[in-house]
Amino acid sequence: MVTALTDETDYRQILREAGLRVTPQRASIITILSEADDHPNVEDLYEKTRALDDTVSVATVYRTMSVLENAGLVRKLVLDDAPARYEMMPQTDHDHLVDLDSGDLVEIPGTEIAELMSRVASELGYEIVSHHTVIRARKIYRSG
Amino acid sequence: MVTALTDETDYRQILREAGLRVTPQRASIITILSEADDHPNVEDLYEKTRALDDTVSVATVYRTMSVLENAGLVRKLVLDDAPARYEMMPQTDHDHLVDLDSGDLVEIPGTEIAELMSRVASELGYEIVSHHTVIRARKIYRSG
DNA sequence: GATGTAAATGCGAATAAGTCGCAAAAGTCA
DNA sequence: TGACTTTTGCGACTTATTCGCATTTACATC
Repeated sequence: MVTALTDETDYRQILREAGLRVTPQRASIITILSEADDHPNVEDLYEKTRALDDTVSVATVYRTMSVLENAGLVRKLVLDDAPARYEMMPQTDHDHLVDLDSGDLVEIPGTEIAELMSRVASELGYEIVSHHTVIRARKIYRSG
Repeated sequence: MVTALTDETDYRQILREAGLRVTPQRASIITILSEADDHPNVEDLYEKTRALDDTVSVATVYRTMSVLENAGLVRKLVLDDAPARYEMMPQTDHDHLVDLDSGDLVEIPGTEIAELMSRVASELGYEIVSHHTVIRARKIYRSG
């Protein structure tokens, strides 16, 4: 059985394998991000992390996100007119939909989108590195 | 036969129908954007427009893009770590692929992606407003 | 456990994209 | 033409993110 990437024990290995050091700041930030069920931005992460470890700075949150993104541990979600949000690299593939009325970021389960992207890219002679899909939509039949 | 949106005669009507004024600055900017075969960002647009009309300011390019986007005349492409780029709202639906080696923005023809997005959104009870898809990829079998 | 060294950190300053306030200019409608 | 409102240019501002640098710290080696 494969241990999930977000497991306490595991991120340390992943960091080391990527040639990165395991620092308390990184540990705190990863803990906070792993426990988040929304998709926090840097400010959110900074504030929540601070509550448990007041040695982290905003700059370190930025640097850590960048470093973890490169290591494949974290996914960055670039939205249109809001600061970037982050999530631990998901076990189950999914994309995102912004609910324009509530501002919520809804996860779209399934691999269909990713599969189409790969197919379409390869038809053009490309090998996909990542794809970034955000659907902006409104709920049908709203009661509000 | 329907006249293309980018036709000289037509953008004026569209502006008026949207309750917007037809100013020389808007005309110049639209001309430049219509003739561009790449996907210029605000800086590009500003410089090229200046060459033909030195009354435009950067602020006006920003405002014009925003106004035209709302009017449905222009599509904004939000990239990951580069300024936004723009294109006239395409006649033929397409999405975009960033060639990570050259930096080129390649158009992906076809409606497949858009169709999948609508389907997926409606399965979640949403009505799509727009979708934003950018594939980041590398050419297979490069000779360079 | 001490130690050398490169990586990581905090801090505040810097950057870059985009927005805003305001007074002047100019479309549009009658 | 005049009245009225939108749009413009300008420069100042905001906001997300990055950077420089001195200090600290992880970690491999002894």
